[in-house]
Amino acid sequence: MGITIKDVAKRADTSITTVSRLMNKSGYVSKEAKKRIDKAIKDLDYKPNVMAQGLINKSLSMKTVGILIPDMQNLFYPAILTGLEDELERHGYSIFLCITNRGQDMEKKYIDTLLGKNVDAIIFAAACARENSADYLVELSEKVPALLINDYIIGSDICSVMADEVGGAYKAVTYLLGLGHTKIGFINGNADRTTYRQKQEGYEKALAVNEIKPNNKYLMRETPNEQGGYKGAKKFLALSDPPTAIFAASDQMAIGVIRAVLEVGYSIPEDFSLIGFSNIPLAAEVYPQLTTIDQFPYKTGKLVGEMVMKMINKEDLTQRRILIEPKLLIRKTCRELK
Amino acid sequence: MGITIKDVAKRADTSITTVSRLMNKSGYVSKEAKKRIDKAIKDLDYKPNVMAQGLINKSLSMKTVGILIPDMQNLFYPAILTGLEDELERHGYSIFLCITNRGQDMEKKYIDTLLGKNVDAIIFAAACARENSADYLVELSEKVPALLINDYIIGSDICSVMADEVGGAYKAVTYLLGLGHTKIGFINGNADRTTYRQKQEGYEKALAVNEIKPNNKYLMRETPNEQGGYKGAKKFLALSDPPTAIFAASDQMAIGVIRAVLEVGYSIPEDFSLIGFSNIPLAAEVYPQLTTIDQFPYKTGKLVGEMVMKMINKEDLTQRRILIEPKLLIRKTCRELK
DNA sequence: ACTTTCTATGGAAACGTTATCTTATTCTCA
DNA sequence: TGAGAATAAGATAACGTTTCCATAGAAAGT
Repeated sequence: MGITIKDVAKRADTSITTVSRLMNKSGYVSKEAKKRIDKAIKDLDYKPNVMAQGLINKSLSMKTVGILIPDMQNLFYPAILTGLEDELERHGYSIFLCITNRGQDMEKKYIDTLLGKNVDAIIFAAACARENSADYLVELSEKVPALLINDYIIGSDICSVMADEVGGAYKAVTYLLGLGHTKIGFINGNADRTTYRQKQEGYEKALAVNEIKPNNKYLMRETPNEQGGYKGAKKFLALSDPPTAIFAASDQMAIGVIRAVLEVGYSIPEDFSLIGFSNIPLAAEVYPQLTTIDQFPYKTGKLVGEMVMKMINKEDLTQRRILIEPKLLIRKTCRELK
Repeated sequence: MGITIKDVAKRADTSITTVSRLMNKSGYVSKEAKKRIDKAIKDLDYKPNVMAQGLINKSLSMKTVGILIPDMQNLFYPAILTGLEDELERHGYSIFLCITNRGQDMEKKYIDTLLGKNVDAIIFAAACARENSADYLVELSEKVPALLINDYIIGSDICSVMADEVGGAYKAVTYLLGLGHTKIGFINGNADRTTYRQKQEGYEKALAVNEIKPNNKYLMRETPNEQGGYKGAKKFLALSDPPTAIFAASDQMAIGVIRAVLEVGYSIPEDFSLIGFSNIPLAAEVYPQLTTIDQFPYKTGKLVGEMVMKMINKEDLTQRRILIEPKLLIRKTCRELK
């Protein structure tokens, strides 16, 4: 069936050792032998068996990294993936895609699968590293290069690339405040994820700096997708004293907010100001074009790729945690409060 | 470092052979031995080495399939990927993700990489199989199971899962026609891709049945994303006699249309009816909720997964081409023309 | 009671590669 | 003109599995 190194050796009238030596450029091979072997390889279209290579030399790279992503419906991840793939492809590395949204145990199962397939590194996208798996992750990171996106584990030095979400949320709310809004509704995600806890922190900090007391009725916790945004906005709209501006914890939530608001006949930004978070590619394309906090998802993916390559090649990391400074991106969903 | 079957055998006080037998449920193993081995496996957290397994089972299976996707910004693909991953994961298979949008040669390069990594099958998402690579694909499909999503190669029997796009487009336009629209603008993608050629065919067929001559000024060719939709709609809007309804070749184009129309102060569906194509998850979440042709992207991915598993396991395929019947999904962007 | 068949087990060969040893020839330079 | 490098190449032992073969006691059929 398959052409083996044995066939090549026989055809080139030499030993498998010599062929192997040539393939790996280890040790001496004469010019004549090289010529014969090269020809045989070409003639037979010989491709070394990766399994056998991986078996003998456990350190031999499959040139593959695995990435765990909670949910492809969250458009932050396709954007990350694009950046990551761009970078890894340059180095000849491939990506194993794992979607973990089907519960806790899935995560461990995927990690086992990846480990069994000898990946060179494992990347965890935000929300994959839950509280209860922190210890496991630390342990894992000793076996194989591991990297977190938009998350970190307290008290460990696991590598990560993350946006300064506290700062980002702070910028968003401060911008709204600067436009004269004081009743700022915040539709956040579940507090057990680092990203949402941090946004909360930034939100509260910005209010505190402006001496505004956070009001519980202006805080909603919803699933971090369009439906969550829609639901949260509906609740705000039902309030006797609704907020004049809404900060959504993700662009997709903001898109849900847009629908909720426009459906009942209000306008954005005339009646409500709205700001999202992340700057997924879609944010610039919906109506009205979404003012948001640019978290540079593509760049994040790219940086993750660079970092993971350094880890694989055991190069020195100048920093084990890269913090991306998010930027306010003003489009068309906010306006000054009269 | 790694726990091997040898360690398990030693700890369970039995032979390698017996452990292997238990793992593969081949041959006899006594209740007592099973108990001891199970415990040892658990205690040691033993994971069989895929390399060694792959080496001996000359199938060389890495339990991996590669998928080539032109562009992660096209939200049809994340949806497909979700369905595909759901199905493959059940069988313990992983996905190599390749994004090919960086030009022609990329495709071949990726295929070589995948082949070198011993994938069990290769899946091509629409638009990866260009005219000029048809021969190459046919040749490839003899070496490794290959499957096309939403595309096919004329005169070959390469497996594929595709929506009946002619029928889908026909339904869309017929629906618009039924609402009384006769001036139907069509924003299509590039004709060198099968999907767009077929939509064109359905569009023309529906017009023909209703004895309407296709009018070139109502046909735009744009890039198949929001910006393309936006541009196309702008051009329609600039016409002295603009269409009353717009059929966008993808939901994302339709989202661009929404922005173009709403930005200049018109309403949907009051001033323009709009229908999209695919029913990406987002379609139900934008304002106004998009009437579209449901192409069942998740189900497509799932079916692709099932089919590819059958191909890998060399099971009989009841059909080499699965045709998905798209369905009109009425939401809120179309209304009757007065 | 004596062959079959079933149950249960372990030894050893094989898979395709690389690494370690060993051997043999040819240079190099005191 | 030797002694030690440098060059060249092969035999063989790993790597961790599965599969084939051999063995043997127990159950079952005659």
